[in-house]
Amino acid sequence: MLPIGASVKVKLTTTSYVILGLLALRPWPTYELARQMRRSIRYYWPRAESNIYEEPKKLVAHGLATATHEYSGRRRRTVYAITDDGRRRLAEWLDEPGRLPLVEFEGLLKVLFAEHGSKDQLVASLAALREQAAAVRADHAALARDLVETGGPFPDRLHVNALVFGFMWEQAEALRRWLDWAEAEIAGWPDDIATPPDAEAARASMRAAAGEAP
Amino acid sequence: MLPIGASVKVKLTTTSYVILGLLALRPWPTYELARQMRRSIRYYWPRAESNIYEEPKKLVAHGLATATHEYSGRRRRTVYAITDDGRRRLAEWLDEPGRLPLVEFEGLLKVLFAEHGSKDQLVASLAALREQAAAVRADHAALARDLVETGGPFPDRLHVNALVFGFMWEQAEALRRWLDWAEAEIAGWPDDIATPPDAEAARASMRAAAGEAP
DNA sequence: GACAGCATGTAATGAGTTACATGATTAA
DNA sequence: TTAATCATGTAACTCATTACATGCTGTC
Repeated sequence: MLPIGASVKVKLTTTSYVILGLLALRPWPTYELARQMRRSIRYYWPRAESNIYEEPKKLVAHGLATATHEYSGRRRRTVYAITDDGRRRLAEWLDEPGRLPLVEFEGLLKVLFAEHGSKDQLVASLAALREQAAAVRADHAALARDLVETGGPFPDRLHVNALVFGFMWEQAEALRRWLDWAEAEIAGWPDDIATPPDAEAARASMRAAAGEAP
Repeated sequence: MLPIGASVKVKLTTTSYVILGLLALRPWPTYELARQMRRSIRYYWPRAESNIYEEPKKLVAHGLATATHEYSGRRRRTVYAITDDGRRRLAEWLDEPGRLPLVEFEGLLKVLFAEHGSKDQLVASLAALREQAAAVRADHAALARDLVETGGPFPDRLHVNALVFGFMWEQAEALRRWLDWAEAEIAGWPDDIATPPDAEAARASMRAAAGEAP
């Protein structure tokens, strides 16, 4: 039983806090929020754009943001801004410890079960990953160039953005290193990948995988 | 309109394929499937255990697996096995290109928005991440030791497992490197983290983040 | 004046999670 | 013999996605 007038503090999703965090910088129209996500945030917090259009409504419903409407022709756009309550919630969230990266790697599952297919399939699978990884890397590099040269949309925040970018880059590099190593390993396998090269070689790979130091 | 008797090929989730892949190795009771996921797969395909109990039922419903029931006392356990149709579906899946790693890093969002809190919060946040990362690393190391010494539950698959483990390890190392770097960077920041150290220093960090070579 | 692409959403659906429940086994 | 932990599930819910729809803007 809550006292009358007590506001129930609803649980927010992490995505809500992302929006809140952006709104704490300045007011944004929804499309700009979505664009900001596309620019870099999606690499560590990927969400469908439709979600980005939905979330701010919840913030408004709970008094954490306000919505104002503008018109361009007959078309309406909504601009959101953070409230004081919103800032408070954001600060509270920052007070809780963060969670580790969560990784979902479908491509790796295809490696894990490669023996149920052919070696060609495995090689092709890794080649496809390499290509996608190159595209991501190019995107990262373009972002880095922009940040170094112009400072990005918030030049005062460059020091923070550098930290975040550092993670993205480290991540991309780790993937590249792994692809290089994995492709080299597989090159030494026989055509029938279900039969191991030999037990000692496999053990050696395993030690190499753990950086020789487990 | 489908011809009579044509079986509709329902779409499977990636998690379905994970189960199928395990069943292709040998029949498993559900709990063992869950255990296998906990052992290592969760680091690149994390799923709630309840999900692992549900998925195989779908496979059975679609003729891709069979279920047999055993009893220990009054308690029932279900053992699943793959069918020929199941093997076929698995091979087809292996033929499609894999997707890149998808990363969700809540902790990094707290870095991104750190300026809306205090420097102490940020430092504490990173310290918490470091602690969790150490636990993961220890878990990985134990797994590596087991694989090297005993070959694991499927010694013939050690060469494949080495590839997969290589990714996990690379991932953990990337995180550790980033944490080291980030903590060192932040140590140089003023107490009021909203004001940058100075623009040139931030630019230098940014270049360092991109490995000096963008 | 047509087409491509950017901008701005809504609705339906579904995969996966949280929370719960209960039986068996082991350690104290 | 109690408590803890392992083993085996089910039900309800929700976050997020896919798919769709439509207006505006620049360009050929």
